[in-house]
Amino acid sequence: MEPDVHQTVAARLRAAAQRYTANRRALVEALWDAGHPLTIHELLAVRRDVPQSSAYRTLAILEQVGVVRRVVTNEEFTRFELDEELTEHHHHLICSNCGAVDDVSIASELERSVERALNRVARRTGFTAVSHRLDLMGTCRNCA
Amino acid sequence: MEPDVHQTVAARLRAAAQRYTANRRALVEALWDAGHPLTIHELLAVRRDVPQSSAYRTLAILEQVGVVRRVVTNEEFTRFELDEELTEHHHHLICSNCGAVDDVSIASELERSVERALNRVARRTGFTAVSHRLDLMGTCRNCA
DNA sequence: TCTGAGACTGAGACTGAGTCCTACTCTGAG
DNA sequence: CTCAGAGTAGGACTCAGTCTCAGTCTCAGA
Repeated sequence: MEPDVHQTVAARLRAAAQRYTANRRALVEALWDAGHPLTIHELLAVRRDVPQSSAYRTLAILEQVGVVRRVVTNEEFTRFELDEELTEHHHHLICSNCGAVDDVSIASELERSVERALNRVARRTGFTAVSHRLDLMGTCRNCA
Repeated sequence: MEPDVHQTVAARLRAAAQRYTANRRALVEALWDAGHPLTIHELLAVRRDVPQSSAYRTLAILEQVGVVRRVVTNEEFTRFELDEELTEHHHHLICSNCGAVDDVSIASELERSVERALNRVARRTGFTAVSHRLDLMGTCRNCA
């Protein structure tokens, strides 16, 4: 695990007068290790010591301080991943059959033109863009 | 309302041995009129004659036959819109403050390069892409 | 025009992901 | 050492969405 991730998280929590406790550390590490968005159930399966209510509370706090991001798919479960500032900008391959979600990147040049185009659209409609989400829906290798 | 939308919907339902009843027609029309994804509550507010359970059932059926698409945001409610084959390919501006969702299009040339790039990524990872989703998250004009 | 199969409906019971409450524990500044 | 307030566990609770079931409607065939 990258050495400075914990430091960054700790700093952001401190800035919000929050502590970086064992539970919070455990969830951050689980998300880092997975390398793709996890559901609460997957998280709890990996970290059996963390109770469900604490997991939800912790993720909500981590989301508030910008460490964790909510990833919604067409499944009924929310997934969570580390914010892109701790990992890197990426997109998702979402399997509409089994619900699996994988991370992928696209060429940075294309990324930039998408960004520019979206900012143009946003400006035209008076919308203040903060981020974008570009996901592929389809069938994963296992379900094919 | 475009004349052939009802015909297309009727045909798809018929192909699945389903009827195009008044309730189904009402919801399709409401979605068409809105021009952007609606929550169940918004739909029910527009069509007070349709009971909640029927609305959910109807939308599920319309989704199965490819007439309606589920749009998930970070809100806790699912939204529904007509499938792109009945309208046209578009993206969403999602306000993370009030939850409003608006439709927008981007230059078709950029659209094609995104499509190509995504297909390349998909092929490389053994993923069978069906569609993509490109949304802008931020703050809408009203909430700014 | 009748009739039966099965598509459709509405009301309300039910499910379960996610939230909230509360009593308790931990931590660190003073 | 102590105490304020941050953090925790777990169980009750909420409510969007699903399911069930008894009844209604439609239409093809007789």
